[in-house]
Amino acid sequence: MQADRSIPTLDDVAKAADVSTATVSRCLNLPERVAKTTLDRVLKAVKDLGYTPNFGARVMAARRTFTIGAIIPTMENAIFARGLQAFQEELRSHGYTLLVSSSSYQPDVEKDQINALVARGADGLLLIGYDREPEIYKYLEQQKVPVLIAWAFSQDHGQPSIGFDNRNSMCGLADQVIALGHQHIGVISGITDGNDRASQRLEGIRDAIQKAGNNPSDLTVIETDFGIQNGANALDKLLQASPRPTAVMCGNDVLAVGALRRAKELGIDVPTDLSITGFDDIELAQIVTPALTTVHVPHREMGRKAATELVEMVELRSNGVSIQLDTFLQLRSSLGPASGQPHKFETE
Amino acid sequence: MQADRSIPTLDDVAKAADVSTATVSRCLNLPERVAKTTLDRVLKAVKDLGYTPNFGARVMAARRTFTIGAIIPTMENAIFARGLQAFQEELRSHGYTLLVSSSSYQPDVEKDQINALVARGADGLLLIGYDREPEIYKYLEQQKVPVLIAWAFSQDHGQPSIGFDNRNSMCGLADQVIALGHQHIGVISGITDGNDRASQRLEGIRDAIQKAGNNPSDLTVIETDFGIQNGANALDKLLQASPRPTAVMCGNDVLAVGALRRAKELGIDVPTDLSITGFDDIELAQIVTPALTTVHVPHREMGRKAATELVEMVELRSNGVSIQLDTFLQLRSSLGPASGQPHKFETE
DNA sequence: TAATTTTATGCAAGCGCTTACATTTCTAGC
DNA sequence: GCTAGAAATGTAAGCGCTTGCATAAAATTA
Repeated sequence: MQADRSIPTLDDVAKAADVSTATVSRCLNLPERVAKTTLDRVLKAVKDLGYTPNFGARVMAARRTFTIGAIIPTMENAIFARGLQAFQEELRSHGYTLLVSSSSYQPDVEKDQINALVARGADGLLLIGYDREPEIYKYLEQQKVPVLIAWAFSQDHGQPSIGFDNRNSMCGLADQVIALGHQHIGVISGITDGNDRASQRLEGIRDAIQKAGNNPSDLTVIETDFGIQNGANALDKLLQASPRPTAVMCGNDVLAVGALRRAKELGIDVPTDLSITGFDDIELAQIVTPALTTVHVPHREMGRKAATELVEMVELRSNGVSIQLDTFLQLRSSLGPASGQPHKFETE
Repeated sequence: MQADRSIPTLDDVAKAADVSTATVSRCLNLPERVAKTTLDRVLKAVKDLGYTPNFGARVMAARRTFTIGAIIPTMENAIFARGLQAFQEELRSHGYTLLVSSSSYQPDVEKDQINALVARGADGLLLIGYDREPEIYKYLEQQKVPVLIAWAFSQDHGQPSIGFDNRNSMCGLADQVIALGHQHIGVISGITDGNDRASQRLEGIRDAIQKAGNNPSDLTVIETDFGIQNGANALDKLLQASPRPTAVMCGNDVLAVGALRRAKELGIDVPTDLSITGFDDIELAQIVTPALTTVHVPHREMGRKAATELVEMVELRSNGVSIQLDTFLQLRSSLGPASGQPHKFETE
């Protein structure tokens, strides 16, 4: 907003249409309460002057913004992009605008952005995952901003959320891996610190191992930042472990694709020599060769439902409920039986 | 913003710290002009009350928002996600906040969102591509909102922009394809209507054909929406053309990946039987098998530079200059010589 | 036609903040 | 100790809009 006098205000429109500012305001907000002829005249003036209401002023006077804020870890991850796209579309159909920021996985950046969004009068907020300082939740509550957590679901948190059980889903996949005879499983996980999605998934793998009667602490885990290249590098490290894993479970598809690529570069055949699994089922998962076995997460549905729920929380001042969505295993060719070629590794 | 009285205002802080509102305001904005002791007292009150300034009010009074708006066609396209991520990071380092909306490739949605962003007092706007109603540019100019166009560069437009020459870049790739002996080229283009990036790329291919002494109108072109699946479907159609193309050039990597997948499904070997090229060089391009020959575009650099330039335009009230970035051919295995197996198609 | 509703419009008080200007309080210098 | 100038703080006028209430005009009813 430039401090230039040439930008028309409500007042200018009122003068041009020869009515009061109140009438202009009503034309814009409650057109049915204005006479047809005045309405036309005012609308014409609005058009002629190229008038746009000043949002700040409007917010201040009306104490509503019809804006929902969302903070995601990164736009570069397709799962958030996809869910958010659906979120926005749904929001739009309810007359809300979405404001997005990304925190680059940094808690303090996220905190700043929550502040910025609240200050900007977001009527509600969408946040990813539960893990954050309690102070933040306190602040949000005090500011009376409804918050919905997405991409996570758990009974143990007070916050309403929409998501799936990361732990359980991953456990299901791990069950499958174990059932195929894999004893030595390597894990490429996202950074678990401050990221409950990542840590829950890891726990899920441990659960499965425990169930199978093995010792979860044997698990070799590499934690790494998000990114294909990071997945590739992590595989290198994992392959140095002894006994060398016959299956590598990754915290998300992107890491898995990286691992897959590195395996290919190293001449390791997937799944004959090594099985690799992902999580999320992004488009990429079915494009790579071999196609990736992964956990399918309904990102779009989550985005859509998150929007309707958040709007409801805002408009009805309701507390919101937690919604659990189902995931399912998407078995593809990157996962095979461990028995494949155990001898291949005997020389190690 | 809930209309609840319990949210503290500047006034509350002023009372709590026993100073005037002006002083509180100064503590927050010009702390160096306030005595240390008062500053401490005020800051404590701010903290105790959990006060957050009301953005709307602040904007209205200060006529600046430190907000930059960006409208992209879709968040689901990695190229925008990536560029925008860099854009936001850079913006942040200058103290600005980014507001993103996506238009889903619909001009009227984009128009709405431009309006919303301007109304919200965006200090500047980042828009993708030139193509839009002149009316919009007029409006923006009148509102005195600096606008920077990204992902496109052309001398022929008044708007400052940062990008690359889509036409020329694609022409370079087409030169290469033609040099490899391809006579029958099929094109899978994005929707060109209202999208100058798509149409420029298409023109680039035509330029190359013309240069090579052939008739550009022979080109078989399928226009389709963005998406892997759409790329796959388009390939089907293209394969029905006669003579059947020996090379398929796609308007972007995502379409190309779709085409690649369908070719694989149909048992058509790439590049022996068919060459496929993309545009953008997203990560996916090097992940697929065979890896995709494409045009590399420096998305992150573009995002970063766009941010510094836009901030400059906003702060210095400068008109901005257009910046052209270089692209380069990224030759990978999806493109091969046409001579490969021409006989294979003789039966057609 | 007068009285009563209904409908359309205007008036004016804020919404919470910034900032020019006025006022008060310090600091020095003599 | 007095005073000029600097530093700190306060006063109050908006910023552009919405909305409760008052008023005027039109429509309805008796």
